[in-house]
Amino acid sequence: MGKKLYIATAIPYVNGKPHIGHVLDFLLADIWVRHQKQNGGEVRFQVGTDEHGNKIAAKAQEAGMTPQEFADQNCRYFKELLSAMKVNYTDFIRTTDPKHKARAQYIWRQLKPYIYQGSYEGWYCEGCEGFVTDKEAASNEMVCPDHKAKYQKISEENYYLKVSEFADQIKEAIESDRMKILPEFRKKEFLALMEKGMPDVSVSRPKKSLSWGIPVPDDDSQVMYVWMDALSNYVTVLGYPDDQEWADYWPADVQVIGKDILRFHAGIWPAMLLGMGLELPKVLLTHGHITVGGDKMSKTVGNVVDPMEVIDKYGLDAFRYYLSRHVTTNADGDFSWEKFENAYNNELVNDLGNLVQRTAGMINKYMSGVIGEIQQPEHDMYKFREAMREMNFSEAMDIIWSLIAGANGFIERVKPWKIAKAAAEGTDPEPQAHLEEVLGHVVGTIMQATEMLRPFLPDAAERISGIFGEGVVKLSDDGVFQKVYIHTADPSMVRADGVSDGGVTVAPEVGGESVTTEMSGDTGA
RNA sequence: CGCGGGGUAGAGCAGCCUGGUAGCUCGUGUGGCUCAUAACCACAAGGUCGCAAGUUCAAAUCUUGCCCCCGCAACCA
Repeated sequence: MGKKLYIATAIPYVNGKPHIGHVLDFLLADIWVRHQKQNGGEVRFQVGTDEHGNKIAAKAQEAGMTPQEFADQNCRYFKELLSAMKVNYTDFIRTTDPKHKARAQYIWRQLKPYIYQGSYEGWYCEGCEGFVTDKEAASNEMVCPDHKAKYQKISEENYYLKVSEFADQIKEAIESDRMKILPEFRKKEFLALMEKGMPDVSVSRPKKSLSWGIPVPDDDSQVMYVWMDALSNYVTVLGYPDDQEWADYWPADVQVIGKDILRFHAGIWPAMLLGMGLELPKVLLTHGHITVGGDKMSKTVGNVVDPMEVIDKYGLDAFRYYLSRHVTTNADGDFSWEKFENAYNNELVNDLGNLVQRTAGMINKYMSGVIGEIQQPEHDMYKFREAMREMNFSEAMDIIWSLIAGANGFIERVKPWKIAKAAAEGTDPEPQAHLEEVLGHVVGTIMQATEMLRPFLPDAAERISGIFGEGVVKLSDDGVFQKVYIHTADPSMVRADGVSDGGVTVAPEVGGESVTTEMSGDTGA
């Protein structure tokens, strides 16, 4: 075996509470980790929070806290989310951790041959105490919208990292897939970006304009800029350089990132690693963003979805299910409460939940709950393994669901209830054996699907294997999943006369309009 | 001519590399079934595959031009 597996996720900037966009990193990584462990792999799994920088300092001041208190608070929210999501991480790193700070400074010293002093010139707002890009300055017509003050062109001293020095090596690594960027089109996108050249990046700021950060070694007047600080976490969390164990895990097998930060992870981070003499990560898995009802999430629009709210209302399985199947791993995905609820009720509850329920019910009814010999199904696993290997999780889920649909279809064709009837009437010579074989086959398929599902829906997998795992069916009254109707109409509540007793008035004559309007108003989401 | 992605059924998407019967999920309709959580199964309707030209026996697929949408253009998960 040799090297142990290591997966790292981008560390979110804790200037606020987690929103639904943050969860993709965690979830994708968690699915991968659970899958690897299932196959006997030993995995180290890092998550963490990025806690330095002006934005946090400013937000803290607004809230009347110190930056550290503010970071502590938000960090707690992320930890709560991770635990609610049952993310199986092994390490949680915070960039304000003293060990991280010391190690980041070590890395800075190591990179000194590639660091030089320069000056940064840009548009500056005194109120914000920060620079804005030329584009932003132009779009605001040179006036800061928050402070109504004109931007000033000022320049300040800071340090630069010679990313350009490593451009050729980085390009080669990406082209040859030594550092593989997934999905493929992101790789092309980044290579195209590189064609325009890789400028050196500013990696420090004067202390007077950025106080909340890690001091630059040997220069009191400067503080490390976020990327230098934050990117270091992927190795400092392993103990680099003082804890020798780091070498068992680096290079990372996978780093999970959002599309917006690909350029830092594919450009600056490799430059740092090359400067340190370390290997590059093997895979950069780049996921898209989640839109809400087709729109970008934004606080001003007020469409930010709180993942905790989703988990509270629908349960963890529903949450993990939707994100892993309906938010395609590669592209942007859309979330809307209605879509989410439909997917949960129709696919998880009806397709899978009902399959489990009916199968268990028949075994109870026809075989006194005793499961016969479970048939090992011979479904071709090649496509599933391939999808998992490529981390195309939505594809893998589709394959699992075709198995579930197949089992439902099989039951429909063999009609176990008819066999049971034949048994009662004595028309089938071997009715009981036949029943046992048929239901054993269905249970076999369910069990196989359950194992495939385990990395995605650990709770559901546990419950389902609990029902069939012991030779005797153990069926609880309320089933594997319960339906939820918050954002869509409950069909059992709507009667033929068009009146529902769920509080929503359905007016068939006047037009469907009123229904949808009431529904969405009612939810308050 | 900045770079990249996309335009395929009412919605969301796959197929394109490697040309050969246009497919999946949801929704809609009809029928079937009664083991099951108003579930499940089968069938059907619904497509000028953005537009135009070219290559070819054959184009959603390859080539060229054009139109439209969306990202990115160095620090937004």
